[in-house]
Amino acid sequence: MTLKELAGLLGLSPTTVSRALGGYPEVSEETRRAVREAAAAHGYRPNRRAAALASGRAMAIGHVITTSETDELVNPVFADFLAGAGEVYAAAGYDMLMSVVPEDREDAAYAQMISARSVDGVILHGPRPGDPRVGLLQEAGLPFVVHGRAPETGSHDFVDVANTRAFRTATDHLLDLGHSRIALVNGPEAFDFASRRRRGWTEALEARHLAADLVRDGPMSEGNGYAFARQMLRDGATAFAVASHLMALGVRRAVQEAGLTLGDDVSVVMFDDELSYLRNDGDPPPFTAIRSSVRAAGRRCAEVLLARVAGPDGALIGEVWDCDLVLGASSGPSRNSSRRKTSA
Amino acid sequence: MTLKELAGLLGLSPTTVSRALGGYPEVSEETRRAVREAAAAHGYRPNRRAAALASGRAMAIGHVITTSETDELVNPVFADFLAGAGEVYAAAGYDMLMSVVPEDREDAAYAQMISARSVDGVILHGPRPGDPRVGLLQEAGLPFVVHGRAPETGSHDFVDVANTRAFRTATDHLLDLGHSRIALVNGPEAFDFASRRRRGWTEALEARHLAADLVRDGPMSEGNGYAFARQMLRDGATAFAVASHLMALGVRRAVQEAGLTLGDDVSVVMFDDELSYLRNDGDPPPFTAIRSSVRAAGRRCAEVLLARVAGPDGALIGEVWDCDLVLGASSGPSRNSSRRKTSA
DNA sequence: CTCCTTGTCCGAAACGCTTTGGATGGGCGA
DNA sequence: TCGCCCATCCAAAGCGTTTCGGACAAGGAG
Repeated sequence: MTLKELAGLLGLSPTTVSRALGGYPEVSEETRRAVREAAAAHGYRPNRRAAALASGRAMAIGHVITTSETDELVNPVFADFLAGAGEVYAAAGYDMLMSVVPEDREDAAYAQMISARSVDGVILHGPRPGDPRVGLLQEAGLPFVVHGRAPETGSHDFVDVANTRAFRTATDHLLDLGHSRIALVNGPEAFDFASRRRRGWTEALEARHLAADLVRDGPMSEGNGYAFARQMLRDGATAFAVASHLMALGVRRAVQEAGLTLGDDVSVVMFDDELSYLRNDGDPPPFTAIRSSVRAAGRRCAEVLLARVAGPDGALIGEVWDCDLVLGASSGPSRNSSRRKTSA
Repeated sequence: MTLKELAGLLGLSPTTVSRALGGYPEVSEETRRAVREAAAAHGYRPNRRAAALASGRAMAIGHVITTSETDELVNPVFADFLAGAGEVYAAAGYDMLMSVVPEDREDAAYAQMISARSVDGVILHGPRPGDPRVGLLQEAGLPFVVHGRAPETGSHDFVDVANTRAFRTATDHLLDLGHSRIALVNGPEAFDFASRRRRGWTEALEARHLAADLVRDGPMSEGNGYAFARQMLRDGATAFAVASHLMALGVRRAVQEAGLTLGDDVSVVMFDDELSYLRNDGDPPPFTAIRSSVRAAGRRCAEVLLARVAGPDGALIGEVWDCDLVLGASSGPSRNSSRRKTSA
């Protein structure tokens, strides 16, 4: 069933039918109703490919996700991010076009999306310093929003979480509990977000004239959480600021294996991406956490992008989202502090 | 830069240029080379929207993924599955169109994809008994492949893992180690794969005239793994067959909290979806596991679907993939068996 | 030398929609 | 009554490809 056929059935021109369905004003309400009914009755749905070609709008947003053998970090975040963005697209009638490529062909994937004109806009994940993709997109004039931040952010829209402040808060919380040997179990510091987290942790420690020396970073796996914590416990750590839920599970294992009790002998605060499959619920939740919703970030990125697609000349949007500290069972007053404070 | 412009530049007709680029035989090698060079020089890329409209092929495959608040199972599997499928699409020049919708609008999303003709084929996840989506797709004549199995499989292509056999193998392994109180920590049994896993576990136990009574099922979270195992340890379980890595982490925590040693006092075999961010490596790996690659499943589904898109009338493909048992540190000879065997 | 292939290439018609630029007729003010 | 405006509708021209049906010359068979 095509638009032309439907028009024939109704004794109208394709023009009028198209306008009636598209919500344009130059159609009488009566006609519009008749058209809508006929369309529903015959199960007519506009062919998006044709509409895209004629209108110049693809009604689709592109996402490039990379599959890397070594980097265990990206995947889990993507699922929830895409879920959030997808909700927004669906509500606005947009499709989501994904390009899944190995890391080394990422830039080519963006180039392809741009020149094939198969999307109206793009979301760019995890920008690197001096990212070539940004240049590509700006040259092509294709709207885009960056999820995360590169050092030179300023020429484009972006949405990010306040990583520095989050880890400042987490570390301050542990300091307030009386801890002084606070370790940082971090994600790979080549990533912007990880370096910001380290900065927050460092700031908090230095503000109290403590050394920021207990730190390890690497792919955010349970195994790394375990391995890092195990070593750091030997080095005298009594508290941990941890970059992800998965790593926190590893830290907990190390703590338990050492015969210590979480929230009593050792405190842990983790950054919680609130991945839906790794939820950290309960009352109190098992882990004290800095909560950030990747899903909400996905939603917000999509909203900003769609606004940019609708009106490319609006003011630049750069949002940095704060996160809340949610107290859980994994953090408590330092043992050392109560003992030593009296003796010191 | 359009095809027509490029043709003008070369002094050729659009027809010839299109054919030269498309690899059709009725173009001389000399012309073809000239066209290719000019296209590269001017950075020409065909407009996919126009090509799709003219050729009737969208060069895109649709995936519907659901975002459910309660179901914690689907998400993590999707990420890796999509990565696998995406590789295949990219290699074949196909795009991946995703529709992310709440569970209750899933069927509508399929209907939309079908009637908007924006894709050449669809992958259908986790079919339910008497799934309406199957009917929709068959009526519309849109090629599709099912990932997983519904009870009435037989009228369409599908790719699945041998869940029953996997858990039969896992349970047999534990039995061979001398365990007799073997618990099953399962995913929600409303899902086909979970009910098949239970069947495998049951078969193994009944073959040795043991009661298949130690079983709990629910969303595959770490918390559930912990809660289930904690209870089952009290009920006398000395070994566990576990439905996912995440649940296995929970089981391990329960075991450690009970002051027991994994692989010594208690044995665990888990089903490992090999999600890239939850990798289970090491030598020996920490967990004995039945290994199945979701990524490979994604790849295979995509291959089968593309074949079906190319030739809709080929023989039906139904593949059930076997999984290997990979020995790790979490399983070992039963203590009870060595003690009791001599006394019994 | 004619006729039929074969190898290359071209013109023009789709594909199904959007959109521009009228056309038509009724209602209004003067 | 005339002229103008507005509401409503339509015809036709694209959008950038693919593809069907030739056209034309060169070469081989008869």
